[in-house]
Amino acid sequence: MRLRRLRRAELPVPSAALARFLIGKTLVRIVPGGRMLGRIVETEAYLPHDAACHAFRGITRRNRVLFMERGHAYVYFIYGNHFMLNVCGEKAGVGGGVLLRALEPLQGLDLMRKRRGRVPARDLARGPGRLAQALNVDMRLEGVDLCAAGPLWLGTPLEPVGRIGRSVRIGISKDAHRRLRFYERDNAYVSGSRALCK
DNA sequence: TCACTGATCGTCT
DNA sequence: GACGATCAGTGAG
Repeated sequence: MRLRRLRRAELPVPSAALARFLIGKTLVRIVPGGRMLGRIVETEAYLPHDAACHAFRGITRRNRVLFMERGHAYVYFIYGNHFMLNVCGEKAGVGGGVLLRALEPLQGLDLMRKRRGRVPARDLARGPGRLAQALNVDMRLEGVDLCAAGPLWLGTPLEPVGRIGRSVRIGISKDAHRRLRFYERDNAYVSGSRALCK
C-alpha cells in the first residue's frame, strides 16, 4: 500500500465519524533529522454540545483553533507537562475534534526515542501524552493543516485495518458515558486497561 | 494487574 | 484559586 496524504474532502463529518475513520490511517511527522511515521490505533471524539469538549463553552483564547475547518491540528497543554494532539473534525466555526490517543510506530523509532528515552516500542506512543512527546508535538504545531505538505500530516493506511472496537472515553468526568473512543482490537499499542478493550 | 500519588502550569472562573 | 482529554513510580495482592 502506497503512502499519500489524505485530502480534506476524504475526511468524514462529524467528529465521531472522523474518529472511527482515522483508525488505521497514518500520521507523519517531519523533523530536521528525518521522518517519523505511525499507524493511528486509538482515537476519541469530542463533539459540539458535548460537555467534555473544549469547544463546549464557546470560543476562548485556548480553544479557538478547535473551531477551524476539519483537518487542522489543535494542540493543548495539560497537567503541567503534557501536550495533546487533536484533529479538528467539524465545519469551520462549529468546534469539535478527535484526540489522537495512540500510535503504532512504523518508521523513525530512533527519532522517537530521542524524546521518549530507551523505552520498549510498545510504550513509545501508547497514550496521548506519550504520542505527542514521541513526535515532538507542542504548541508550535497548533493550526497546522494536516492535509497539506508540512511538518505534520495525515496519510493513507500502509497496512490493512483490523476490527475496530468502541468504548467510553478515558480520563474525563463530564459526559463520561458517551462511547466515543475507538481503537483497533487486539493491537498491543492501544492504551487503557483491559476492561476498556472488550 | 490494579490502585493510588505527586508533579506541574496554563487557562478560565 | 481550582482544575485538568496524563504519566511515571511505588506498593499491595
